Amino acid sequence: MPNDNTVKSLARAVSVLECFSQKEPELGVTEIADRLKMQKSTVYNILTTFQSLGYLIKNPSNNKYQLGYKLLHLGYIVSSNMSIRQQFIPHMKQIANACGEVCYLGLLDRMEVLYVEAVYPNSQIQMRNILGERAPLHCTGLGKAMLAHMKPEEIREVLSGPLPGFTKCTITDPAVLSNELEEIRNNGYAVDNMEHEFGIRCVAVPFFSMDGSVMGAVSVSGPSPRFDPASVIRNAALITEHLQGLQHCF
Amino acid sequence: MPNDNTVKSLARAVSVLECFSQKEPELGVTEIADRLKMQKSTVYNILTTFQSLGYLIKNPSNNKYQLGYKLLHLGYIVSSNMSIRQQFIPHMKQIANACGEVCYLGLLDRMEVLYVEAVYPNSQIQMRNILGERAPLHCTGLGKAMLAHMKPEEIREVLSGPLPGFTKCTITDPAVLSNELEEIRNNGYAVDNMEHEFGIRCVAVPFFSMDGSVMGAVSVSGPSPRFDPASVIRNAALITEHLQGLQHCF
DNA sequence: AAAAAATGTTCAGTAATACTGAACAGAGTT
DNA sequence: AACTCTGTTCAGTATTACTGAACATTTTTT
Repeated sequence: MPNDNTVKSLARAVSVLECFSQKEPELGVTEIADRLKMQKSTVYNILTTFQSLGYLIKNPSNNKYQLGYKLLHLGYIVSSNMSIRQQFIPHMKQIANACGEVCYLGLLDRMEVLYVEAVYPNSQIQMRNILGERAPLHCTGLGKAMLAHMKPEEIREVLSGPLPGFTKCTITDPAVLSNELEEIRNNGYAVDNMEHEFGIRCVAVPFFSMDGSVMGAVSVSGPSPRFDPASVIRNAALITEHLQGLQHCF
Repeated sequence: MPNDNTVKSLARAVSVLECFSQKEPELGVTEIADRLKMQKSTVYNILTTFQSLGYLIKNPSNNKYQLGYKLLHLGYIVSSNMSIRQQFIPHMKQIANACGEVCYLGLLDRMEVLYVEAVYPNSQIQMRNILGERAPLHCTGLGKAMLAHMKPEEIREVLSGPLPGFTKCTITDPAVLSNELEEIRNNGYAVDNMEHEFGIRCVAVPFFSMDGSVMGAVSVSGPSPRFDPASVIRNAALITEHLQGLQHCF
């Protein structure tokens, strides 16, 4: 290793930002320092800097920090350059209305599912903003649909990594998951049988970019009793049909 | 000034990220280095670091960079902790339907308008994601409604700064704008008379947090012919009425 | 096709600064 | 009032981020 020109202080600072999550939106100096095994004063300086730049907000009542609105703007720039979203939405509406379930669009990003859009049936206005949500590959319909078509070494990497269980249905055995991926490749669609959220089943179909690599997936998702074997097949066919009209775009 | 413990390399790195915009989503090393008057290799190292962290994506065909999907996730965390959005949406729907125009919600953030939501009339599904968009204070309805109620020294700061013209109607004279702010305070609402986008008029009403400081504003906006004096007053009253039902929340 | 210009990339050296670690301050609890 | 837990400050040094020139690669011009 001759030269590592990566800016390490920047990587550290970013790791501070990444401590914040939906579940822990507010964190203090010591909390972050302990978690990252960094010096308190180092974390303090980073937090202060981010705050002065608008990327963190300090709550004066308890001296804790949360992510700042400047991040919304950067996210906005990303989203306004995502043409794929606009292309998919009309199809997702049709899919959602045809089967009466919520339709999701996800992209493969850094070995995770990146949620891009959720469309609800009956032209109900979508209240929930899902763009930017993330989920693991091994226990979601979208994730498994994509994982099945990733490069063998990438699949191996995921299978060898930890496979955290979310429900009692989550597949945590690499061998079992590997078999399921084979089945997904044969079927052309993936089924999430309450593996991420208990009581929710999901059918997902992947789509590919021009170079043949998997790019993302579209799913429909709802209460498990509505997803009997027949409707699973029906929904998979429905999504596949719509994706065929889109394949030329990427 | 005894000690400035702000992390300067971090501020520099962030300034690199902030070069990217909706209009210039893709930038190269030299382009950024020139703009920020930084060394090429310094910028290169920063870009490489951000890329490895997923905050920038490198286009291999032209070696240019664009903002990465990781930023969507940070933005998502911010947005999912913004309860204000969910509180306002039902009222915005009613406002939009009652007057037949688009209804906007904006917050005051760092001397700019931060757009939070846009609701279209006739329960048309909103296609455009506006959360995170920004605009100046001096030439938008939302901005002027808020500016009028900011602290005198903050107002002076904005008035003394540059007031860039967007259309031929933009108020670029600080004295004229100052008078208009007085009028806005008297009326209780602000009117944007094609000052930001030509042909678009807008009526905006501010709202305040418990400590009495201005927090944001709600507006309706549409083609100028539909905004005659009578409907301006009617729309202002409509928004004001809905805001009264919300004031206790903040 | 060759030359020139512009862009991205690498790397050794040093100038800058980010981090350490201990002390202080302040809030909250016992 | 003592204690514990936070956040904050700061001088010193060890780290490392940046400089600047050279190289590589692509694009444009001649």
